[in-house]
Amino acid sequence: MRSESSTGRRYDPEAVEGKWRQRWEERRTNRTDLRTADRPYYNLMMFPYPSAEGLHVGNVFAFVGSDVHGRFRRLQGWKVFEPIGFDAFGIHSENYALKVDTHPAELIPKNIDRFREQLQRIGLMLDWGHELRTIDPEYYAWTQWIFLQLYKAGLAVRKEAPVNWCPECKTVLANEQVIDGMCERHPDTAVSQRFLAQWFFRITEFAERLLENLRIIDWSDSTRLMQTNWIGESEGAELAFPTESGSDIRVFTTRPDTVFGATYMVAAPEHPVVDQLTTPEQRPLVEEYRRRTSAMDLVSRRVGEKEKTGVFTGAFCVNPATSERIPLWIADYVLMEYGTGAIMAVPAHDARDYEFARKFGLEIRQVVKPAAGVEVDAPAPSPDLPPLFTGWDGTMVNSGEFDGMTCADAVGAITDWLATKGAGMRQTQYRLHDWCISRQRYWGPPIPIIYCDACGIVPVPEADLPVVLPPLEDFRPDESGVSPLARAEDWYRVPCPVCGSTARRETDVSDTFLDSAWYFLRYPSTEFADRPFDPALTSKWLPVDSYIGGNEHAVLHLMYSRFITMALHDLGHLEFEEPFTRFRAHGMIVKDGAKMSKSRGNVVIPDEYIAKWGADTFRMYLMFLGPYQEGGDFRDEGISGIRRFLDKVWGLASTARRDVEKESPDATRTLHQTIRGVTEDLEHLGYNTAIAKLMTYVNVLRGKGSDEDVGPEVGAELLEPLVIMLAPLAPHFAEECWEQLGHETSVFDARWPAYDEELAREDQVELVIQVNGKVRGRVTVPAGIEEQSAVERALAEDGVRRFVDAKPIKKTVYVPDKLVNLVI
RNA sequence: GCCCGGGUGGCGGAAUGGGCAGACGCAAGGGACUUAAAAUCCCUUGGGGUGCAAACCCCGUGAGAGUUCGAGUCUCUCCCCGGGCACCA
Repeated sequence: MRSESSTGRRYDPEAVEGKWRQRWEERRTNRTDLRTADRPYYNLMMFPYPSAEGLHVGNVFAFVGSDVHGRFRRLQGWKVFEPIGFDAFGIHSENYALKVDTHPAELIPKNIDRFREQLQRIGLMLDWGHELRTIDPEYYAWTQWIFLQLYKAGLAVRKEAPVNWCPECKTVLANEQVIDGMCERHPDTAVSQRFLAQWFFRITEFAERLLENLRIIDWSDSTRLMQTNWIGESEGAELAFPTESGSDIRVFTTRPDTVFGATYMVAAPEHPVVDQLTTPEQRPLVEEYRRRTSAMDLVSRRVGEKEKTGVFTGAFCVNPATSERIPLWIADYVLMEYGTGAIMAVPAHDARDYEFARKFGLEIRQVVKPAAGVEVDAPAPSPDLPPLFTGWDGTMVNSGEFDGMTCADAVGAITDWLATKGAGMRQTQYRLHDWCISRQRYWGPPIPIIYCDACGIVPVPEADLPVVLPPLEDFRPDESGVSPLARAEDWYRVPCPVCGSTARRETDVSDTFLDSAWYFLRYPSTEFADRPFDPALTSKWLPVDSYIGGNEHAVLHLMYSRFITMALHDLGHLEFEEPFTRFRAHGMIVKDGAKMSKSRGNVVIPDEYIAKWGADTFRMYLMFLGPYQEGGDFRDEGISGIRRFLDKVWGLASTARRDVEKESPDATRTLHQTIRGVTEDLEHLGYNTAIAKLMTYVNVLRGKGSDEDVGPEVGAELLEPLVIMLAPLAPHFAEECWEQLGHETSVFDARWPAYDEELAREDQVELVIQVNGKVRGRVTVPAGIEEQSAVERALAEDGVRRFVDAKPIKKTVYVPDKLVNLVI
């Protein structure tokens, strides 16, 4: 009964995919009506930065994994919104434009066009009706609006800060662009430090909440852990050490219990107290040391395991616990930007202080005696010196009334005791720094601020947004350290919005991470020109239900997005304070076991593979080559297996029969087991194992691993669920098969198959028989067999009896429907 | 240095509320079809051994110890690879 059109028709991916791309567009299959949708599901993927190289296979891996999830949810009955956009501002784009000597305003839109074509070719369920680009004034008007909201709330502040300066690039670099003290782009050029006034977002205000919420949001553990470490909470105390001039030096310590062992103090070279306290005799040395350290860039100062250096200021402080005079030193191992910029040094119980004290001959006083059997960090170097011990497992010595107390008890006791003397208080310290958003660059949204001699800092009125980035022929940064926009005099010279006198615009642009910190808020509301995000739509669609992306953004993009969302929540603009309900980090793809790189010449270019194999095969192979959340190894040889699998399904679909009701209990059982397994796997992004289960099912349909003769003409009732389960992975292919099976509507309007526990159940199971834990035989028994009968069956086996012999059985272990273990 | 993740056949990888190690796929070998090749189909495939054979035995999840009737899975020590942080007091 085969029809002419279906027999002998081979699977031609190019034809199938072209047909369905067009039909999806005509039928608007992937457009979601955001207003009327009844079960909204916001499926977000990380929007790409449109590089000149085009879409990377890593992007495709990320997008496909997210798309499979979105399509799966849709088949489960959700109304899925899957938008896309382009993160098109930023230093990467600008540097590339400089390199090829083309203006970014000309270059970037071309890259975007190319990306759009590539994205369409992959078969993603994207709703192109909500595309956004961060470089469009309609978008960045609201990026600037967010800046203004934060400014009004006191969360955007201007302060002087050190920055990395590359003399070769003639510009400021982000910390991430400095490698071992050298410029990323000029490995022979050392980066130096400059002080510039810059805009900061006070993300540190939110440190505690950002940390706290990590416990309740459903995110990948790896991502949460990275954020936890990045925020870097430390509990301890802030203690005051009086100086001889009457003021205090405040220090943060996690070990207030060791305060009796603080034999000297160290301030960061930049610490303001150094100016006040340094004695005239020591001043030349101190000044010389400060010059040396400030000549170094920020990054190389941080390179660890450097030999300790420092100088004595000539000044003394008083240890509030012992009332002893202790010397004040400066050293670059103390960082101005952490804690208070000064420390109490307890050399016997801190590795850095120990090294420093030994080098400069400072007193090392033991105040913690390690508990019995606990190893010290470094043994005593000579009989007159104590060992280094940094652990908590010990008791106090040389600590007055606290002697004999454990460290754990002493921490609280000593802090409280100092607090009553007014010398300290409990304190939690965070490693997180405020977010510097100023960039002395061209390709970004101008920061909407005006400087007026009379009125000071004046925000641009919201009605005047956007502050449009002016076309600038020469957008190159120069050595002045100010933004290229400072050359656009017509643009930056404006009347003050308050007093009308001549004023000037801020010429820095904002960090590209600000563009991407709120784009997910914009997608549902792209149609509105008069508001950043519509309250009704936002309330309906956000927070994001599923966000999938790479862990390379764990601490930057994801942290900034959480911060912006939290700030907008506090300011009354959003109902929720966490933007992404569920986040999953995908793994990384390597090629033939090695990291992909241009120099290795092993970069997978998606277009080539799609041209050769088709998008569906490529998609499915990417999902098959390893566990999605761990990544995997891309090997060209592996793709053919997926193609062969699809060919087999194609064959089944084109010969399927509706007219015959054939009894196929084996196939039916496998089908229901497959539905159960695949559904569970897709829930937790177990794509590789889901595909393996589908393959197993197809093998059964084709008569493998079963005595049952199902094929070659398989009933449609066994095939339709297979086609639906395949649809998220190979959407064009599944549509074509679905049509082949006689359907006129999209397979994505079908419902995900339900499994029947009854039908999935095996009525015979194979019991493993062990003797003393070693497998000695197997018996097939009815499922649900009782222990006693199972043991009887086991003992009846020849192979088992041989090992049991006549020995008495001491014990039997029975795992229902799985195993019998006889212990003799 | 600290914090995570991971070491399983020739290869990618399955199997962790402890219970048949190697699912699924690739590659390889043998066979069928073909004038031939490709494609397709069938069989074999962790290592070693006993047996004419049906079968059976031993070893095996980075290394070593431990817990257990039973360990790839749990505990301890160590080695290697990948990622993050890195003088954070």
